[in-house]
Amino acid sequence: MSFENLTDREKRVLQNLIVHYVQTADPVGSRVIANKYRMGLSPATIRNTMQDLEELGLIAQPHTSAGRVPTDTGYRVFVDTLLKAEPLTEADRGKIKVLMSGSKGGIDAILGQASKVLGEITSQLGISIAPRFDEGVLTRLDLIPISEGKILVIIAVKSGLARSILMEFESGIPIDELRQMELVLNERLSGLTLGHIRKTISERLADTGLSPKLLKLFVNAESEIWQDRNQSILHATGTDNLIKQPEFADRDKLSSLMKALEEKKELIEFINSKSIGEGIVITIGSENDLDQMQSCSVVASKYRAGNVSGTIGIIGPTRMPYSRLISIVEYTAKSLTKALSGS
Amino acid sequence: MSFENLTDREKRVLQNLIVHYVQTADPVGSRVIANKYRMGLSPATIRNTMQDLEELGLIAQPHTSAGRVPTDTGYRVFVDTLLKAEPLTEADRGKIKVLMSGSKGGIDAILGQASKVLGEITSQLGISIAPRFDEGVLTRLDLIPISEGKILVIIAVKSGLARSILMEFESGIPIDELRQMELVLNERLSGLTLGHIRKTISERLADTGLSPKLLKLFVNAESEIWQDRNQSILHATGTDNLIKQPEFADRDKLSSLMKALEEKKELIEFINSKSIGEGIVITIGSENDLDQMQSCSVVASKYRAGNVSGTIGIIGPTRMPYSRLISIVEYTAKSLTKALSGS
DNA sequence: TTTTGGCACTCTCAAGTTGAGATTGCTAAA
DNA sequence: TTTAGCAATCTCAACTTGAGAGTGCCAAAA
Repeated sequence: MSFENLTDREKRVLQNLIVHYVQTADPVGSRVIANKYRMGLSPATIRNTMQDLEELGLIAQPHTSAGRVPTDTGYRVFVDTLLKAEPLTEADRGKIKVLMSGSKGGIDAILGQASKVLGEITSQLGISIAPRFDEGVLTRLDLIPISEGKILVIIAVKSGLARSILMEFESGIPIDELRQMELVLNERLSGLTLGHIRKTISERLADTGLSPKLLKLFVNAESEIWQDRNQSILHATGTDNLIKQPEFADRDKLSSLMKALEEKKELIEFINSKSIGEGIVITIGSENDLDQMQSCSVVASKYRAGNVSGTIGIIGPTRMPYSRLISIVEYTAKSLTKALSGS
Repeated sequence: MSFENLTDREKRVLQNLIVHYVQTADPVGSRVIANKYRMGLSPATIRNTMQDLEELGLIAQPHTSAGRVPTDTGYRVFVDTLLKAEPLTEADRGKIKVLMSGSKGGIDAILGQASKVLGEITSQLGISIAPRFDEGVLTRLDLIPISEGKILVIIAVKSGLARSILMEFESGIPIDELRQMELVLNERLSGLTLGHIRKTISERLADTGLSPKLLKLFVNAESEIWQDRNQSILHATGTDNLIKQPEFADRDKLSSLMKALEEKKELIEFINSKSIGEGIVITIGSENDLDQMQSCSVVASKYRAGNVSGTIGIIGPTRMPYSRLISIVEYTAKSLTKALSGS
């Protein structure tokens, strides 16, 4: 399983092969590696090494008389052990700075902008996922009567997130009662995380003198108010980049990938499940749980907004310039954290 | 310019040709029309008629030995004068009902659901555009302190819309002052439309005893708070349907269309500019202002949410089953209006 | 023992060829 | 006014062909 015992030569061949393949998208032959990358060896020798690498499952031949292409495992080894961190170019850094600073008007707009920046700079699909509210600390809860039987619930969370939910009842509710409710809710709940609230809501509101009819809506732990499924927002920008990639020449493949992208819920769950710890997380091809993404890689990183955190990153074909992308995603995540936290 | 003086036969040929072409996507020959549609005429006669229609610019030949395909003008005549309203099937009506009723949790979620419904049922790209806030009546405005130098402004509008904007200052603001501000703003502004507020804000807040530093943010008519550019949200669902259409076999074309779809601002402006009056609006191929949409048609309709209104519809290749789509979009718009207004 | 040159072998891909099939426009007859 | 007949045109899929790329392996060289 471990590929630590690769010879130095094998490593260099793998590295050069991947670098070249990422650029050209064409299977790489022994001659190219021997000549273009000046390894001081003849193509024949390279060929022998390539045979070894193929036996190890790191590279593969599309057909007999073609060069080799990296396998998912090959990319994995490359990413884990061979990757040289490529520093961000001054140009890229500048672009990110400019584009990220120009975005105002609420976290949602900023996240949209972030995904756009990522998509544009990397020529991949840029994505951003809004923070999960579960860890968010409630700062204020508003109840706004809309019409007979409808109220708008607004939940504001520390660090500038807010979301609104439209609730319905059978019958109208006196405005006084609503005010009262609002007061009590704010009093008893603000300062707590939404996750915490969900678990303890029934106890916390047990002894209020409020109308049980109204109360029922909030006390229910299953109430939509305290859930954040349906609510984590996913932005994805740069599908046109994806379409241009040769790996998506197959329309069916492209179509099913796009469908998966629109099925946001699953995608969000998947990406969140991978991006647990700190730092960059890379998922390559068959490592992806989603069927439609078996030929894609994901480079993702967390960002913070106060004490909640979300994920941004890029999606593209497994053949992607990992080292460059890592720097970009990393830096963008940092910029985003900065833009969202109290600067 | 007017095609009212088409002979009866010409009309029938055009009609049958379009119906057949929409189904098959293949150029339609004289034989098919003569036989399959039992016009009681020989192919040769049909051919003569087709020549006339071609001279009128209603149909065209991709190449010498192919059948004919409708031109944009041909579709236009079809839509304007030949279309028979196709009643909604019970199945479609049922689907729309079920899918639309299952959506809760704020207007944004409902609109997302609407675009999804449209996309799925029509096998085209379903779109929905959130109402413009300009006409919306302010019900409540909240100022929520987030951190030193940041406040969250929440604007709730009659009928359940809300949006939040993150504002920044150089220096902190005492919480009392903020409360005061909130009070005054609500007192003086609620009940007015946002458009109205924007125009009259400076007079309305002239004589308050509030801190000018804070006031400045709100009084400025150009302030982000009163604008709704950047804010009209566009949902688009069903790109996978589009990809499958033969007219988007060309990757470049597809790619540039997708880019246009992501450039939401322009698209929103364009669609809003078309959909002015009541009822269904159809824009065919070259009638579209946007370059990337020259081979697309749009079927759109307004919906209302209280006293603001937005647009939903579908986008697809010009070769689309107009009559069916019209019924579906129409009905979905009605359902949406119902779901958003006080039921 | 490792590296290399040489060479037969395999496979792809683009270009060219061919023939069947579809459809037209036109003309002359019904 | 309509139709049958027919030559002409063009596409498309199937097939053929040859150049080119790359391999694997063997025997010679280092």
